[in-house]
Amino acid sequence: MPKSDQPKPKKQYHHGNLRQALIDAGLELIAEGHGAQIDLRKVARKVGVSHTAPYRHFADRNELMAAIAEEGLRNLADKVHRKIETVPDDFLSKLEAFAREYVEFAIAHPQLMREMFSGINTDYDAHPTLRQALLYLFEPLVSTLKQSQAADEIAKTEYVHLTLIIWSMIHGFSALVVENYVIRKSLQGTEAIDNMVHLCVQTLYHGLARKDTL
Amino acid sequence: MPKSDQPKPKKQYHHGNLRQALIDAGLELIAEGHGAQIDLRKVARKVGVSHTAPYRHFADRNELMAAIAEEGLRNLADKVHRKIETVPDDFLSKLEAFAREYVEFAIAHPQLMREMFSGINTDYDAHPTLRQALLYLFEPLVSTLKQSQAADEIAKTEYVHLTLIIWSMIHGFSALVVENYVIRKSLQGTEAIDNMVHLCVQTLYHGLARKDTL
DNA sequence: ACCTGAACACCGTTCAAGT
DNA sequence: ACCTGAACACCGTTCAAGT
Repeated sequence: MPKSDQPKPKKQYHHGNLRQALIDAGLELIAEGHGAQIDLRKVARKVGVSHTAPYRHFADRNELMAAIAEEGLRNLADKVHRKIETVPDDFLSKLEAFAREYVEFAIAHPQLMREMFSGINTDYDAHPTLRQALLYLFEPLVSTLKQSQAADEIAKTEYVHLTLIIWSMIHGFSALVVENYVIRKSLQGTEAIDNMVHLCVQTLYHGLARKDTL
Repeated sequence: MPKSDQPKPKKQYHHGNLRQALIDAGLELIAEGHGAQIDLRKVARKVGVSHTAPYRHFADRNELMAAIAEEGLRNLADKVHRKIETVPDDFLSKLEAFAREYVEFAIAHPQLMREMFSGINTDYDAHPTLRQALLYLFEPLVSTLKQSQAADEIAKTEYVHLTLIIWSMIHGFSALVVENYVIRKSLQGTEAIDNMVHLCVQTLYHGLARKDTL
């Protein structure tokens, strides 16, 4: 980071929108894997402001983390949306696409994934846009679920419950790969991972495929 | 923890086995929910030693956390073992028992669960007993899996993979209930949770029930 | 051998003060 | 209105020294 080599005479940060700059810097720090934990002072340093400046834009560290998590969630959702539009319009294809994109994102951004779903401290009620980002992520899955139910392809169980079942499986697999050393090591290589994702999807598909209710 | 051949039963902490005392204190602090994050100095304070004393027994904070996680894992495994022995000897009953105990433990000890499976920093190779505790947890499930495979009840897929599929679903559901505000709030009450666990188990059961391979 | 106390380099957060 | 700098109460970790 050469400080004297500024591409443009970018105006002093003292003016630009520091809020977004802090979020971006946080995402970059997480991506660089620089340390497991992100801290306010490091983010501020990266942006080039004093370590107290963030307090003008975020009530505390948690608020900044929530904003970063939301941005991450949106990135994942965009990725899912982009992919799911390109696959054939049947439940299995959509489900598999959702699963693959989710797992791929988790593996590519383990630390971010952690932050996104370590929401013990995050009150979604206080962050309506965060909740909205979550709905946006599941929108394509919910849509294919309803379609398949109408076609008598899968169980008539409440779609919210079905979504949670699917999310549990995919999220659980992602979490174990990312968090658990044993699993992470035993599944070295994308081919082993792809195979497991396929097995999870097959289990979900056959487990949910019925004309009655679960 | 009965020590049959311990010469001196109880002395001041300055002599007793500080290692175990620190682990116990850590578990208590986590249980009390006193703050999300556990810290070394607080644990030492609770035991009544200086904040540098732990360094005689653990290389660093991570080592203490790993020891606490291991104890937690063993508690969960014991709970699972006790329960699973009391249910009928068929795959579905065993699977449901495993799932219920796992989820129940997660909800009862969210913070501990987090610590147990936030192993990004934990090198299982350096902690053989931790790995062993994990195998112990899955032993009853693996055993019923193999039995059911022999009886042509479920898919002939490698049992390690089947275990991971099941673990993913149950762990994922637990994680979402514990970590995600939206899910946590939407599943208030044990009856809603029980219902979801049942749906997850049904999906797994029907998804895995086949005579060939997945 | 096990433990303590001072010391160091960090954090998150607050507050008075600058521009 | 937005930002800075000093200040405070904390951590994790190291090290010389005590018992």
